Amino acid sequence: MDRIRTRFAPSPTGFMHLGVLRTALYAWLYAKKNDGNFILRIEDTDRARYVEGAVEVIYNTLKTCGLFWDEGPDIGGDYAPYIQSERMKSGLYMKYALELIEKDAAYYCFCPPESENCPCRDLKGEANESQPAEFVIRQKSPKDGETSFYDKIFGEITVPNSEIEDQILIKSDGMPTYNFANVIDDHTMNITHIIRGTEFLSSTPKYILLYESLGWTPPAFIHVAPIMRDSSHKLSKREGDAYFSDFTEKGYLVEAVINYIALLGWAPGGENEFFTLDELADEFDLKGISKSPSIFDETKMRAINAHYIRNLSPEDFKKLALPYIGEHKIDYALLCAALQPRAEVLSDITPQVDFIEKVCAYEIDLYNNKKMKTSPETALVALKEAVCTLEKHEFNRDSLYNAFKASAEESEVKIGYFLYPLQVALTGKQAAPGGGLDICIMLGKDESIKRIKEAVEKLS
RNA sequence: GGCCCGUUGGUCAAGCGGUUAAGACUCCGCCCUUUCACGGCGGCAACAGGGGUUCGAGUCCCCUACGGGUCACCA
Repeated sequence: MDRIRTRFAPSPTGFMHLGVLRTALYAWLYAKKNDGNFILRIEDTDRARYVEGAVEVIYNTLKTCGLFWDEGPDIGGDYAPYIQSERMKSGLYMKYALELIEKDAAYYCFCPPESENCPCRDLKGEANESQPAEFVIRQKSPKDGETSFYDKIFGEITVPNSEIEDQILIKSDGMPTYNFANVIDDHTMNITHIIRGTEFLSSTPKYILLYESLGWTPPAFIHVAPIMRDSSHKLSKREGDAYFSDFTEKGYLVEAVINYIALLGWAPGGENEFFTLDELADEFDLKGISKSPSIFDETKMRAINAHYIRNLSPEDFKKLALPYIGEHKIDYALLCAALQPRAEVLSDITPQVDFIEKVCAYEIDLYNNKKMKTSPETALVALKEAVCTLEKHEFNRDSLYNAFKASAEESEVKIGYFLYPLQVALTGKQAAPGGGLDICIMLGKDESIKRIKEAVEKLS
């Protein structure tokens, strides 16, 4: 059996849409799972839509995701070139278009765009002198009967030939259309499995007809349903985020994004839902791909991202968190340890560390806490005592904890009677990355005492 | 509109003729606890509707509804 070859054939139109990335991922996974090759091909037959730097975005995204290709424009391969505009230079597409005309499976059309009742279909042969110089080459599809093919996800699909129009193969600028170039490239590159979106499901019979006319065996088709923003709209840039870069910039981890989109439209065999790329490649199976569109849920992706963040080593987390924390005089090890379980995405960090430079502005009723049984009045007492405690005892967590604990027992209150007001005094926040004592240690003795004294003044 | 495809909790989804219809996220409750989280335990919540076939249907067939795709010299 031939080695499996899948391809990712994006158009360089700008950013990497998550849906497109997922298609690339599936193609990569299918190749790796079956010990095959993953080929990258750039489809740039539309000169008007060409975007500067877009090819680099494709390279970079694939690389950061770990989806390395075995053949491609930059690394070459046995079927080079891998950019359609380059491939066209050899006359590749025109050659096959002419072959189709030869076989009466295509014809020249001289009609202006959008004209109806084109008479060219019945004109045998080539352009003659009296015709306009501009022409296109159209596929000559049968009028009767039906065409069917087998999709590995959807099964047998049959379309009446009357629905298949004479699509353009070669445009008047001499470039092949996407559909035509696709067929020629996939065959000449020996692609065995085409993985793409369901938007191509109904045009696949046209492809089949082309393969048949050329006497080629069609590859296997695997159509994947789209990622939706809601039940009736595709995920798009129009409303909210849709590009891979949108999420990495927000502080999502690459591994988490890949893990999440792999699960959007595909279900693994077991109950586990956390996979590395390699584990995905082992698990990947076409059986798990769903036929219906999936709605993108950022809340779920956040949860997955949170799991990845929590599983980071303290060193890795610190490295990733630093840009979101900034430069401060604080115990970074303690801070990061507190932050790690509190960040679902990295950008959650920034609003949590705003108390470090200075206490956040707050109203004194923040000292009211039902559960801790505190109020501005009790806080004043507790904070005054806290200053003494900090000054009298060795400045470390255990010794201070024991001191506060002893005071609490003596006064027959919970330790929170002291520590909640301490937290408020030190941060000005109702919720902080760590309790009063933790923050105290992070900030250091002098800074803590200074802030508590300020709070005492505020309360007096 | 024609043609093609789809429809299990709010979301992702398992299921492949006989199940108390998994699991995850969300939400709620409890426990842990110096706040908030993390973690642990528990809970709410679904087979689009109608006909068949069958001893038996989420699973097979048909119809309806709803949703998506496609009908470009765009990819």
